[in-house]
Amino acid sequence: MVRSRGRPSLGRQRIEIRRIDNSGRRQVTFSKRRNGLFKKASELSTLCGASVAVVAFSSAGNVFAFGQPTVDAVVRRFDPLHADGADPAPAAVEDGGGGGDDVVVADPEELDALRRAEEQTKAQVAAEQARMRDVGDKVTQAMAGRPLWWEADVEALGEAELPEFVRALERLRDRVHRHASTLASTATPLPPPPEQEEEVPELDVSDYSF
Amino acid sequence: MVRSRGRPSLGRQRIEIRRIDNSGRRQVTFSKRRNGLFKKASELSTLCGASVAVVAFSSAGNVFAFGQPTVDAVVRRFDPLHADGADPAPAAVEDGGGGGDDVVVADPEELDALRRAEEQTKAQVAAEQARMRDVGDKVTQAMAGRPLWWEADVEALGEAELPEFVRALERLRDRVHRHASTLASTATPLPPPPEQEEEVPELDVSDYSF
DNA sequence: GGTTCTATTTATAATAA
DNA sequence: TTTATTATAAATAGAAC
Repeated sequence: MVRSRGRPSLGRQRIEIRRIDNSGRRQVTFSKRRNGLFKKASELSTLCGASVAVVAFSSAGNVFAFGQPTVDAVVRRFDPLHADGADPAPAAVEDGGGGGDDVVVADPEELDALRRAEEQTKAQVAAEQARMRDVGDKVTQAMAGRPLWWEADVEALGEAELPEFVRALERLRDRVHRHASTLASTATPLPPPPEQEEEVPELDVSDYSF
Repeated sequence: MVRSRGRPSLGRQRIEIRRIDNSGRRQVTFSKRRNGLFKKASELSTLCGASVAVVAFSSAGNVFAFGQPTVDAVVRRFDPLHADGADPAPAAVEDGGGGGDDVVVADPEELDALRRAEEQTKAQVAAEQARMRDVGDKVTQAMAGRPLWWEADVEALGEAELPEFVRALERLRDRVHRHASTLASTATPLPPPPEQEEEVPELDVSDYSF
């Protein structure tokens, strides 16, 4: 009925991961992706026998949640994560993706047990650090041999460090360009046979402008 | 080698959504899907300006979490009473279907102090171990006295590594953006008026588009 | 515990109800 | 605010490091 004759739809279009301005589209997307997220969580739980909890507040303020076995059970198990303030954890670290996650919950009851557990963990850390210190320059050596040593833990950076980090990246970007130029002018055979136009750069300096 | 010449891979195969028996495959799947889940949560948050928290315990007992702005903030908002530690009225919610409303199911028999203490202690240990793993070399590296760990030695990279390095940088750039967003949205101390739709970040993400 | 590489299976952006 | 339709963009099962 009146499909004009062209394709009935352009199909899924690629979108940038940034706040959707259009209120209507944003709402529809939230509804769809929320269901998708819950489905994924459910599958992860079933497939891997994991306990998973997901809680989401829409910008409108509505709550939606999924939990296996229940949101509360999972949250409760996670909550005691951080002890008091007597001895603050080394640093709030990241694990997921873009979001941060650090908690500060006090519970006078189990302070002793927690403190003991923490002591144990800290001792472990200290020992590890001491060991690394002893290794000395070997550390640098090992780092250089690491496959992806440049995968920085961005989330560990705070607001104060981010700007500096960005500037460092810019310098890095420039050096990459220069180095790419050098390699390009030197000319060398190409090992991997490209098949698609998707990625697989061929050492063209223009390919390194990110 | 022995690629015979046929397809290098059968590609993704359809699987049933039920516990994966093979321990190895289950672990790999957990790792992959956990990352996928966090990514989805991050995107939902960014695209729709939603607050999302995801907590997952692997069958091995390791914890993994993602939160926007933080797991704790979302959880607290989800279950305010729990934060006070005053009255237990936990909610096992499961919405996302029809109504588009919120549900609350109470569980009267769940405040066993002793048992909770044990749970907490175990979770504490598990969480610390997970954290240790995540921070990994980053910590020891920092302790080894390396202020500018991100100053990569580009010249050390060869033609074969450069493309990979560039892709890594692109991923890094994206993470920086997401982190900047996180910091921006986290800039607010505490939201007194829990009703709004527009945000007013003090940290402009556009400052980090290099 | 994680990552890389393909070939497929899924999730969805656009639209219209 | 959730759902049905398409045509594509993404996620990921398997296998191997």
